[in-house]
Amino acid sequence: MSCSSEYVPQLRALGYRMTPQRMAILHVLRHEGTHLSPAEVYKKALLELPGLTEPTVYRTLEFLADLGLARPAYATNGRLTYEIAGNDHHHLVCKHCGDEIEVEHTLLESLYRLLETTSGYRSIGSHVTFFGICPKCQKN
Amino acid sequence: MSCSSEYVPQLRALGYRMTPQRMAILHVLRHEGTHLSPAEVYKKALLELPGLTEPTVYRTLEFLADLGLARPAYATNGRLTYEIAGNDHHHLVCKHCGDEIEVEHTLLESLYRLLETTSGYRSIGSHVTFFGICPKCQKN
DNA sequence: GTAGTTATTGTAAAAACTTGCAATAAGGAA
DNA sequence: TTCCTTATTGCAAGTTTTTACAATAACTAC
Repeated sequence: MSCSSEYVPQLRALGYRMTPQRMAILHVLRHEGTHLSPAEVYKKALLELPGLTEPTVYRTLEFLADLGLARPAYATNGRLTYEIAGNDHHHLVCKHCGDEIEVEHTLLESLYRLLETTSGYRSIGSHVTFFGICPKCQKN
Repeated sequence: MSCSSEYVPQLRALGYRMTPQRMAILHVLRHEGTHLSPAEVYKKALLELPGLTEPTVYRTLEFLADLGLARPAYATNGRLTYEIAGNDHHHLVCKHCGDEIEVEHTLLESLYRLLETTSGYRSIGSHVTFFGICPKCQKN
């Protein structure tokens, strides 16, 4: 239960509070690792914290994403999913079968630099999902 | 009204049909140019074609996107929007004020090549939205 | 500890989006 | 033209996501 308390100082420093709801949701994200839909997070977190509601899950996931603790990503069906922020990577999803692989962030870094210098924008770097056809589907 | 009939052959060739609904929606997309939410498309297309329904708008937008005639893009609020497919470009959206600029596709091409060779995936290239902080917001 | 401030939650309802299925109508063939 | 096939639509209901606001509880200061 207290395994996510390491986030407390980070929240406090920004004027936010740690709550059982945030603990439970962070715990689910950390435990699962992969992309989770809000509904999946809700279902799993509800087991740890009966009484938790869906609006709280949606708000908390967005909150965690704003803080950079969770990373949002769009699934093949266009729906938003989340995963715990860890090693910085992106995704490449197969348009046919939905299989996905991770894309190292370093591959994108020079592109971001280029965009920054040509556009004047700063802090470019949010999570990006690419779509393509995976090797398996290329044979079918 | 017939200004979108140029799409007819392309639909036919794939076994699809041109309908007044698709005409109206294509017309709205072409006339507006910028990103439109499904609700906005519905409101505008309804004026051209009374009786049009929302499910049809959602289905048609997805259909046009699948065919490459419309390009989906995620707005700052995470909601899906569409624009008519024309010159191939991407978007860079300011996380603060929502302002956006276009990013030439050519900037991404070498990245796509790299992804293809390292991942084995093919046909990488769907539309990507980047987020950053625009020059104006950097001063505030 | 107790009290005060206010971030956060739950509730209830609305808005946005999706789905199944029967009815319609687009396009091909006679 | 008329008939036939089936892609596409509208309807109705469902699911997902968001919002407003009053109640709660996390943290601070005393």
